[in-house]
Amino acid sequence: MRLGASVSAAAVELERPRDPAHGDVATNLALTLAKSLTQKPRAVAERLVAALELPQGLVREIAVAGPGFINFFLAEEQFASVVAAVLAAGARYGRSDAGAGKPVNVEFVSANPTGPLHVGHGRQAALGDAIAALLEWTGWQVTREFYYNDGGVQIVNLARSVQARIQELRGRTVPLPEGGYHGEYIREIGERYLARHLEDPEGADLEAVRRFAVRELREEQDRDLQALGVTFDVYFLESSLYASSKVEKTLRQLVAAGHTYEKDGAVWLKTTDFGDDKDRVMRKRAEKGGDYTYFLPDVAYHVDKWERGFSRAINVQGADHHSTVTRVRIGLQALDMGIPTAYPEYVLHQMVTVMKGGEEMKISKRAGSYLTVRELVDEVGRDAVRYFFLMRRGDSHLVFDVDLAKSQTEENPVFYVQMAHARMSGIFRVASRAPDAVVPQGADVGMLHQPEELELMKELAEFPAMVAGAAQALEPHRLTGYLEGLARITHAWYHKYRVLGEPEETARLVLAAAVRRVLGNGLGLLGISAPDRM
RNA sequence: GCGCCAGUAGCUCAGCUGGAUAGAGCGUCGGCCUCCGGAGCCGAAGGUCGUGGGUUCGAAUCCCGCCUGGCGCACCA
Repeated sequence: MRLGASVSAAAVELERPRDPAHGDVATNLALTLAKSLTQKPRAVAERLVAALELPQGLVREIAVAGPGFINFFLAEEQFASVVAAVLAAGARYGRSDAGAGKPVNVEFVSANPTGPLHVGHGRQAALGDAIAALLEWTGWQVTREFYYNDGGVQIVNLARSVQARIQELRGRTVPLPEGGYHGEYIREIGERYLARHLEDPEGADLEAVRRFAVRELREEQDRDLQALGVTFDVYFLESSLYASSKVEKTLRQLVAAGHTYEKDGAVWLKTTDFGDDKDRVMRKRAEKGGDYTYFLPDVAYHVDKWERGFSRAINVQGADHHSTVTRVRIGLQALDMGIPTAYPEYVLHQMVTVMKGGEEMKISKRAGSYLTVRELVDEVGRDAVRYFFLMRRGDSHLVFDVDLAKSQTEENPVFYVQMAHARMSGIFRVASRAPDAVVPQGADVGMLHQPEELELMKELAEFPAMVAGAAQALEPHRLTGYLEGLARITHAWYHKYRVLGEPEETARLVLAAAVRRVLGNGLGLLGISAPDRM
């Protein structure tokens, strides 16, 4: 083409217009070229269209519209072909390989073993697991990792809290330590400790109490995660960083790199050299116990991730911990090890408010001051919990409507999407056919011309790009939004047309199988069941 | 005071990395309906995208100021 400007293929942006009247694919190429050509965008568009050579049978119509968009209307056969593609790929439809098998570490939940998981952890568990799954779907080799801060003062507080409850059980009233844990579960741990440690009837052995309490709570958290259906590949203990001297080694390296100093008996890292607003203490002065602040083991931990070969690491955290982001990154920079400045990546999520009967649910019987994940799962079920935690952007506060999550109506988005899947399955049940065994051969999908049918095909075609986009942006909520949209068209189609006993039966069965497949793949990716009947 | 996040329909929220007339669900209003599978279907009204500037062919989206709300600003994690 001679236009007086050079255009590389990569610079040509194609998009799917919102408005169907603007075609199936559109490009703004003429608008971006107009300036350098000093011509009107529409004129440029006309020349582009005139010069365009496209393969036969691909496009039905090309139009120049609006300020200078070029809109392409695809031939209907193009839509029909996607149905065959879905069925051929089956459970793999939607997968791609942008990650090329490279390793990525996704760290999430990472709760201290000091109590049951609360609803904020639940959001994080759903989010982290979905992000991990999205990365797997786009070709990354994912490790799901849980980091236990089992080394700090809060663990000592936990042990002392249990000791205090043990004293109470022995008939003595002892005040809880400052910063202690108040939940009913602390007393339960005390009871179990007494039952199993007959050699220590007073709970005098603080170290034994600590070990027991941590193990009990880790098991409890495991049960919480099981209730959500979330599993991890690696449980990383902060204490192991001390055992392997990696914390000390990191400190030595930071000192050697010249970004530290001593003041008031404490060791500081000059984080201000890297843009922080004040320097941070790495080792407390002797009067404060002389041990490390959380910050140094955090840095050591990420060095460890890097050295384990994770050139990419993603941390899912509550936004209340966002101040750690810059500090951990600065710590890694100060080591001068060639770790990228944006390592690790962070996905921060806002708080969760749980509403029931128009009132906020805050208090848990067992945990005391906060509502636990398990209580929520018991109340509304795993699928609804996962879906509701995923259907909003992490950046926005999440209002969890328990009544809606429990409702068996189409107002409930989980129910709505699952129902679409169940309806597609129902057709096959009535037809006594196995939906997975349906093959496109012999079915003329091209005979389906109803607007809902073409819309369904377009939507099915979008799925892989949508998954890829959600994975790249680390935004699972795009997938829930997509599924609701697909379910909407599915319901509309289902209500308006019959499948069985119609002349289009064979073709529609193939379409139904493809729709069912994509709904199932999407739900499965998010860890939500896709029932065949409800 | 400083930093991060948010502010879009009455409510809950999308808006695909700067595109065309800003969308969905619920709620409201007006009509249908009982069908492979359930309170289902169709349509309508409803917006100064917090606010004031700026950048450009074009801004909810990018930049600056301000307002409101949330979360942080420890020798706690």
